[in-house]
Amino acid sequence: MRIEELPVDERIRRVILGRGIEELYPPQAEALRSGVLEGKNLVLAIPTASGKTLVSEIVMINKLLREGGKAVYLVPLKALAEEKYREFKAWESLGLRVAATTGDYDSTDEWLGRYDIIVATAEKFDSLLRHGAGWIRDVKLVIADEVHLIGSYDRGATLEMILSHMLDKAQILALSATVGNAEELAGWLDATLVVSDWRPVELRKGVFHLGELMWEDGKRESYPENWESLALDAVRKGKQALVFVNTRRSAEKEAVSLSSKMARLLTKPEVRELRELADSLESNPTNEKLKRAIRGGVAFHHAGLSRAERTMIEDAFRDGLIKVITATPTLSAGINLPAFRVIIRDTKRYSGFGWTDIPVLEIQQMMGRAGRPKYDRVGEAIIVARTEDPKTLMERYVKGKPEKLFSMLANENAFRSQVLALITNFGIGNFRELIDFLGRTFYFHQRKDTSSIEYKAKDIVYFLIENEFIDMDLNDRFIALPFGKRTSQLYIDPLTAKKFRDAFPKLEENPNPFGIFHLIASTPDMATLRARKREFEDYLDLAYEFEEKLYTEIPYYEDYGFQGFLGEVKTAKVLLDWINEVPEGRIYETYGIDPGDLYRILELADWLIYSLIELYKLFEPKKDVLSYLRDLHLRLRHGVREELLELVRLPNIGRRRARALYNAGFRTQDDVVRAKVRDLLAVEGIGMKVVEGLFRHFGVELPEKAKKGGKTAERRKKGTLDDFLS
DNA sequence: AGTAAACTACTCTAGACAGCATGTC
DNA sequence: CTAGAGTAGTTTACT
Repeated sequence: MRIEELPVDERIRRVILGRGIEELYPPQAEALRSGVLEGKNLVLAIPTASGKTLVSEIVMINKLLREGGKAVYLVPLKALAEEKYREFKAWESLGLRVAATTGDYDSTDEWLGRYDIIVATAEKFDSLLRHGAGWIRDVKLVIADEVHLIGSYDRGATLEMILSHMLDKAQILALSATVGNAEELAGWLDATLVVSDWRPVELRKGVFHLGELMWEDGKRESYPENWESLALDAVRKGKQALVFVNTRRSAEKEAVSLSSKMARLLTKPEVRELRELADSLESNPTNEKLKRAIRGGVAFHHAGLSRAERTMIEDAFRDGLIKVITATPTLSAGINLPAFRVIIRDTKRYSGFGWTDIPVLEIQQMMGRAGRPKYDRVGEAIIVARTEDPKTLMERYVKGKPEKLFSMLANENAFRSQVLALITNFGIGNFRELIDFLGRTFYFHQRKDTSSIEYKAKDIVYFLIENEFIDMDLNDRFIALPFGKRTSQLYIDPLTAKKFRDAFPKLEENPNPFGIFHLIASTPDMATLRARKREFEDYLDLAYEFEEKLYTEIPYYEDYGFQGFLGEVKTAKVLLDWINEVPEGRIYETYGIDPGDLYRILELADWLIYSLIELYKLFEPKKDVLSYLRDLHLRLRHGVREELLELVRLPNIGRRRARALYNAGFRTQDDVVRAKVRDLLAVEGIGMKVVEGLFRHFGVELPEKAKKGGKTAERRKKGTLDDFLS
């Protein structure tokens, strides 16, 4: 279909033509002819990069221009929210306003009301629904990207509930990878189903075994025995490769190994640029390896890397500077990063209980990354058979069908939280209404029966009543109690809330960082670290040393959860080090973790301590305890000792600058106000920008000559805690 | 006896969503 | 029930 024939607002056609697109891909055309433009629901199951986004944009903008109202675009990752936000921003030329909201960004309610297109993570939108923001009424279209995540064990229930809520309130456009039972999904959503495996770049799939590459059509090619030759070959052809492995350690090892073999394939300018890139990285144990790999044009990519490093690697790969990325599943879904050749080294992964085959759906998503539109005529996806029979792999992953989607609503943890929300935030008034609502879910559509989930729901309701999240009156009507309502809005697991409340008496008696951090670490919402075997004794000793500070008993060795407990102690200790200004580098070393891990722990702890405070407020809080908790929250957020609390409240002053200021003798805000600009600039990490910010904060005019001068002092005053202590 | 190689037993393992906007009377 | 890589510790082989 030609864009000019598209039955949508003329302005939309103009924008698309302006992008140089004149013709729609076949599946796009089919999707747009399905009735979706007339308001019908649609499930669109087509490969990544075959133009789902453009379909969404056309449907979305057309709807907004014709009917007004709002459209919500749901994504599974914060990084994707950002990506989509930037893409949709282009439509602001038509007078529509675009916003993105995730846990990182602006939160509530009415602020978002001023926007027409709202990009949000599923959890964030769920949270917005719970808060009952007024503008939700105006949502006329919900687009759920990567809707197959409805089958994800821990996050699927959220998506399912959102769609159940919105089903008869808004038009639904569900974008899915190819799944085994798309028609079932469409049936639930009362939607037209469009399925296609058409791709703008042809995809060749094959299996590699001991030097022999067998394509799905039976053609064979010979290579050196080691699979690395596949990656090197791609680079030799002037292309790029993406290698998927199943552990961080493998990603790092393979990157370094490939890197050493690639040096001669690089040009002089590339070598120089790569060296610069490597040198720009901060120093820490993981980055040393990364630097080595990058100098040879290879990078590894996993969740231990910080946000900045990941983005840097992605950009350098897109620019063609980095030739090969070895990655854990961080790159298998999510951000758009195609490569000519995709090599899948592992098809099994360790998953808590043992080794499992990676689902077909996931492997096919990895394979779908092969082929860069505009650069490649074909993309190649190759599975490496190392121990498994190549024929089995060919059957299962290349020729096989992806798994069916199953509702994960009955997952106990997710369901507990959702049942609470239904009662406290969505006006479900009694058990009958609860069951009625469940009748609208994918779970019911799929199973045609709710008896087993009713049983679970009943248990949960009893649990909620027993723990005073809700109550029931004489007519068996639910009553939302403040504790329940707040728990639901804080978006924490009811079990977490219960743990907090049970700990309040002891906490009041003996508020201390270690006890509080351990409490946080022991909740199901926290991602705790694992204690290694050889660390067991250390953390057990630590626990006994701090026994009086803990709010729980130390378990016995035989107890279930003993190892988990040690992990909690380890996590608490990391947080304790953090607020005692132990430098990041030393934390990575001591605990064997990476920057991404630390960031994750801090992010979660920050959210949970806030929630702890909010819940404590509901139970006749003691003023001194409350202010103790608030100070601790601030210390946690900035990673500082108590004496820096005052400085850290200033704009752009974090743990490093605050310490530097303090060491230089500026110990209070008052000291800073009275300081000479020249003296402030002499402090490590403080430049003109920061000083300007400070003066603006205090509402003081910056002296004219300082503005012009602003020269940096020759000798900076050092600013670490060690400097202070020595 | 000294040392290097070979063998064995043990350890470890992916990812990533959510709140809210401060202050002591 | 299903792995595979790395490491720490132990035994064996050989001079």
